[in-house]
Amino acid sequence: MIAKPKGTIDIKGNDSIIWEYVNHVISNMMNSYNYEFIRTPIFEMSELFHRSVGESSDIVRKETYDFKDKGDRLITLRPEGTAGVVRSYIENKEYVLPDVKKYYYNGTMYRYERPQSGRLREFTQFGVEVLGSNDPIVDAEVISLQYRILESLGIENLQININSLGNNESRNNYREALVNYFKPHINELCDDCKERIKTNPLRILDCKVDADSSILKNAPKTIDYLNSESKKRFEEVLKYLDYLEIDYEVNPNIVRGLDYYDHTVFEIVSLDNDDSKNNVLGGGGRYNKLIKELDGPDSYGIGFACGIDRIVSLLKEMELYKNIKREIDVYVMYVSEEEKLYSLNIVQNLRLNGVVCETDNLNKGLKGQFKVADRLNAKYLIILNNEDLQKGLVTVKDNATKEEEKIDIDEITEYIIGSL
RNA sequence: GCGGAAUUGGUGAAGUGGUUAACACGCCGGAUUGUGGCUCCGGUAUGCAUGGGUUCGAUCCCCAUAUUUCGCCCCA
Repeated sequence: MIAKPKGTIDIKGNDSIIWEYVNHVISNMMNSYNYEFIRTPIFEMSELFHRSVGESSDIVRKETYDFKDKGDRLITLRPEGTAGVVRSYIENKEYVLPDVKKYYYNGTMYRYERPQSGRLREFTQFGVEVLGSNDPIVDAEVISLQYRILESLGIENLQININSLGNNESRNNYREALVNYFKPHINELCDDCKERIKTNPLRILDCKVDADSSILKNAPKTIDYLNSESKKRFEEVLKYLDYLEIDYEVNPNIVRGLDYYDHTVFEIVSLDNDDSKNNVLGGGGRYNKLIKELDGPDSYGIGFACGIDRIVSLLKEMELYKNIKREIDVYVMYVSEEEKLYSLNIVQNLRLNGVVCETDNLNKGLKGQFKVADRLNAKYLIILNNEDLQKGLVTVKDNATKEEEKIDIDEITEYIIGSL
């Protein structure tokens, strides 16, 4: 037997109902906010991710699915959504138009990781990228959109953790200050932090081991290293969020792992989730440098991404979603060949009128068909028998009350629609 | 990349170094001649993740591998 590859899942049964619902909510909300669906390739040239996500990030260092195709091209399965969207924006020269481009995506991502709770090798993210504007109103819209989608799925106690890294200069100054600050104390920090000071010093700030140490608590804060313009910009973002009535907390330790971020960075967490490690449902930030770095014009971008797998597993724990079941409206039962022909017609008619309908596909006896109908959670049963059919009648049974009624065969679709 | 735990039918699982691997649910068939769900009867793993080893004998002990799961790193 061939099993599925490590770190992958089959989404089926009741789970797939929740997935379909989540996708439905996402696309509706995206539509209201006027975001255009974009579908970029699942694989891209490897160089794209090396240049965008950054060599220092673990995503590129050890987590990408890389391979050479038959034409000797270095290909990588996408580990995140932003790079592909930005690539497309540049490649298609969307920036020549004076408009802001607002994209949303929803698709599978691939990271070669050790699977564990809330973490898969193939997982699904949805997210947005807004390209071509640096106005803080866009930051606020992106953050609030993420918040409102999760909220409308019924997730409660959401909180945005937000921070600003400032522009390139602020970010570099801060990075330098951090390194200078930590260097004399490095032996007091954990082994991972000793490594981080070389690769990504900002990450020391959210180290779990040293979280309570006074060294970390007294570390320089990003906010203090913002130049006045960056600071003003950040304050505007916060002001707009206030007007949108979005709960946020300014958290100077939010740094995000991807190299391309500047200015606004944020994460969204569900405070209800017991599993504090996986309570980060999504995150994002502004990436004004990235477009130029990928050979585009000097432009602006901001986006967020959310993990649908994590959202669905959170939803599954909620009362609201616990009793979700796949069910059908009508099950049509027959035994003889002649009845079968009638069934064919009745079923098709119901289906074309939007009634979720099933009939016997296994040539079972009547008893077996009752069992199948129950397993499918059918609301109504239509039972065909030759005697009634000759009089133009069919039996309809309400499977909840067990009441039966004989209905004219020409009015059956109408009758069912009226009863549902 | 590093560390811990686990792996027995469709499902939940019990179990033992020695002939037929409990029990329950589910499923299939029958009692019930074309209106079921209750009840009763019968059937449902030629095999205990895979490959080696120890042993007269291994599902059970040992090793390796795979997968699952929980952590670290990192991230959604």
